[in-house]
Amino acid sequence: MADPSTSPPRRTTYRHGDLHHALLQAGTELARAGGPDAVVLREATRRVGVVPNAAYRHFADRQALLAAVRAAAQAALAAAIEAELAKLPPHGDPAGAARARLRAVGTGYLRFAQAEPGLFRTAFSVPTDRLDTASPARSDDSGMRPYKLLAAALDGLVDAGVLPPKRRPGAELLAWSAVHGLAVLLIDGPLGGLDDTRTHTIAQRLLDMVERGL
Amino acid sequence: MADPSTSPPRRTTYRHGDLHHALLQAGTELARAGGPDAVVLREATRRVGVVPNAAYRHFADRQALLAAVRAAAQAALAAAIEAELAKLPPHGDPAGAARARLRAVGTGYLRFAQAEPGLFRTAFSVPTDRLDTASPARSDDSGMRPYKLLAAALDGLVDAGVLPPKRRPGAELLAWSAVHGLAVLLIDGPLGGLDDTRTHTIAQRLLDMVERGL
DNA sequence: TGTACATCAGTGAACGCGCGTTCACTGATGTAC
DNA sequence: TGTACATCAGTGAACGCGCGTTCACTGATGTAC
Repeated sequence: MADPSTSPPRRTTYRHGDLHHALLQAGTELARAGGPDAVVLREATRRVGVVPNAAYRHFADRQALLAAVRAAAQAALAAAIEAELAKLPPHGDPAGAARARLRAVGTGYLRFAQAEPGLFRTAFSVPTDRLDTASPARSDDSGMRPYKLLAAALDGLVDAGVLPPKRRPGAELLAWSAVHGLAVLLIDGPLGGLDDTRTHTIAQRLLDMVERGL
Repeated sequence: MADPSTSPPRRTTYRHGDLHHALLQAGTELARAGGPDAVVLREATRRVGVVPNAAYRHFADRQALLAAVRAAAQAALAAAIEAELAKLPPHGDPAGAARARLRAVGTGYLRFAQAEPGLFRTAFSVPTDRLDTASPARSDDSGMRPYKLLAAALDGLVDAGVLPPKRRPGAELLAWSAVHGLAVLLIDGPLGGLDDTRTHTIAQRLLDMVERGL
């Protein structure tokens, strides 16, 4: 597991400087490579070149580190969607523009899932809620950024007169399900290794279905 | 973790009788309660009332046990779908019947996911393929049963003239994505604890979308 | 500007844990004669 | 029908592993006077 390609953890000062940030970054790399379970406190400190318990100056425990990594992964997903939206050329027709924006949200989502499966899985990993305990009011405000981007796109669809307002409520859940499902199936479902072009084709067909089906 | 409610592992005979089956069953219970990661070899033997290494007479290693549990979970999912199909009343109109069958597949899938989240997650857990290794030709014939049920329903749709043959190829992937995505979001996504009636409503809306969108 | 001292980031060593897995064994079973 | 023996399911003990976490510490920093 010792990867000589990662920067050697040499350090001349006694203080690290920004251990918190460094651990978060190392943890994110672990998540990138192996998903949430790979975010191992000892390994993160090892990579940073610090003794294991040093982490406790900056994170209450392993769960706290994982939570921070999860938040970072969620932010990265949101950024990917925003990047896709930013790529959009100006569009004369407002209806067409609204449609394009919704597609861009879906495309960004799927691109991220495929490009960063480990982070994607981490973004959606469930904190520690065991399956047997009832989830106690998930009042997490962060991590909603991707969801809000989707909601905004759907609002745009209504504003442009493409989507009847009657159909609007709950629409994010439907669109999200379809795109999320494809993402999951592409990552570790039976669609394991699909090349990018085929993925893109399927993604576009799925988005067609959502658009027509909403 | 010691659960006194589970049958005490008393045993009068030296031989167990059917350890293989008992371990598979214990493993499945673990998966039911905690998903694939909870399928722990030692705990399975503990529950069965047998020494840990006894498992190696019946399974090559932990992965083999997990694979058997996964297959069982996939079979259970298929059975849930088949049960839903069997519940279908006779339908005069062939087009309506075909549509109803597709909906039943989706409904059964979602019901199972909600009723048995641990098994559902286990059914879709990836063997040991690390994220970094290319998946080498997943030639697993079993585990396809749910998929085949979906494919059959879509074929029925074409036969009944509801779905244009042109749209048929690849349709299973689209329908599957939508339903699978909702299932995942319901289980450990941000839709954590939703009561059954709300879930059913959303499920029906999703199936509407799929039907219209295909 | 210089010095004393509180703060606290990182160290060193150790813990207990449960895991998967290996080894040489023992005891019941059922088959061959 | 009875006995010898091969088979092999389950035992007992032990391994090494990496993990999260706790403890008392040390050494650099920066602030108060």
